[in-house]
Amino acid sequence: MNQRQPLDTPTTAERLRQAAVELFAERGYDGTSMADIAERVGLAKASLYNYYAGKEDLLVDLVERSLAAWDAATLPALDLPGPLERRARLHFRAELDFVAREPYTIAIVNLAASLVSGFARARVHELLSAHREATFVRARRHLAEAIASGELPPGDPDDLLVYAEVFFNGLVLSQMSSPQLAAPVVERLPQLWQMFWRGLSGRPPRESDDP
Amino acid sequence: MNQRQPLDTPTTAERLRQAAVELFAERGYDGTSMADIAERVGLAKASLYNYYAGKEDLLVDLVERSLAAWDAATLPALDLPGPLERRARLHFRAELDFVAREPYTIAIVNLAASLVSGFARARVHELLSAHREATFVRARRHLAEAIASGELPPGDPDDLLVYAEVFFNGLVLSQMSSPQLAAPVVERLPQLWQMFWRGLSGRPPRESDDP
DNA sequence: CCTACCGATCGGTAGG
DNA sequence: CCTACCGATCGGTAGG
Repeated sequence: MNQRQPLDTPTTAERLRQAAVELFAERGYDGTSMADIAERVGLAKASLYNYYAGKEDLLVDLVERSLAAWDAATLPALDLPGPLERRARLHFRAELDFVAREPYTIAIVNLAASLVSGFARARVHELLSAHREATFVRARRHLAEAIASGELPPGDPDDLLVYAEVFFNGLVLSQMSSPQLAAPVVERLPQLWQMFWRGLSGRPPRESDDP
Repeated sequence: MNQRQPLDTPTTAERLRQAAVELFAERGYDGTSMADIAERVGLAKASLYNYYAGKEDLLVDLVERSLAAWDAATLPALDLPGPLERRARLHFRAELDFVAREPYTIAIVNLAASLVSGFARARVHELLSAHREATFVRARRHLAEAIASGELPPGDPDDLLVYAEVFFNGLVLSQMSSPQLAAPVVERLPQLWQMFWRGLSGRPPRESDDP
């Protein structure tokens, strides 16, 4: 380990990214100037250009890191042993925990997804498309396996895939878009999951341990 | 009718709004200048200020009109006679049709919802909160009536409400965020609806006429 | 990592 | 509804 206390002394680049994430999430991309970021880091504006070639490069890097953090937090649950019902439930719970724990990280991705100008637009859309495609491939495989094992009824895995995508997207959106109204979502997780799984499988969840 | 051919000769104010909707949706709020809008309408920039006090006032008015158009397109289906399953299905179909027909109108609302600065922020959030609250009150009433009539099983209407909210939000989001990948959503509407309703009610839809 | 600076663009206004 | 204009701010660079 030749890193010098990464927890106590984050590098300047890391402090730069943290400041940028906070400011972009709070004020938007266009609403945040390079001068704002420099001030929060405690540098002169010109010094930022030693770390990133420009504002758009900075955003693209933040998006890449955000997607990686999302995957690291949510994917492991899917590869646990056991029935898909439990693995998907833990995955789904990990998504909500991540949204609650790092709302700014999610905000960066949403903000970048609706970016409309500059060369960063194309690059960001490549990242998001690739991420979405990987998510689909993974979900399709898990669903097909659950059908093969008899845990889910025979049928087209893509029907289930679209249903699950809609539900998961809607849930993250509901929790993001109105934190004060999202309390009902978190409080009703067991009931929500039961309805979701009943819609997906045609039967209630087999087991019912951790929520 | 003392209107002079509103279909053939839209007023200048209407052309201004149409231009603003298109530009905001295509380039974002900050990415669109008042000069851009003026150019598309065919006016000098200063002339825009005869119609709106400023750029933020313009956005707020566009949001109000967008929400009204959404309601006008999607609410009537809910007040039809017949079982909730059919009325909700037609409502849900009307939402998707509206998203497909007027994507820019939806984009305006999404864009305004993520606005972060200026006095327009507070005003827009008031509009969106009130709209969401009205939606909730209406949905809660319809669900409670369906429980009372025996169409839905006994239980807390708010469990069903949150499930439906998540599903409907997720569906609009899926169709908006990736039009090229949304084809599967529209193509699988009957299957999607069947799974949704099975999750909500615990049984398959009673009838199955129009999709 | 900083001081000093630049060209471009912005929303909005004066005055008619 | 227009011409002409303003102060402010932006991302980025020169040069060290």
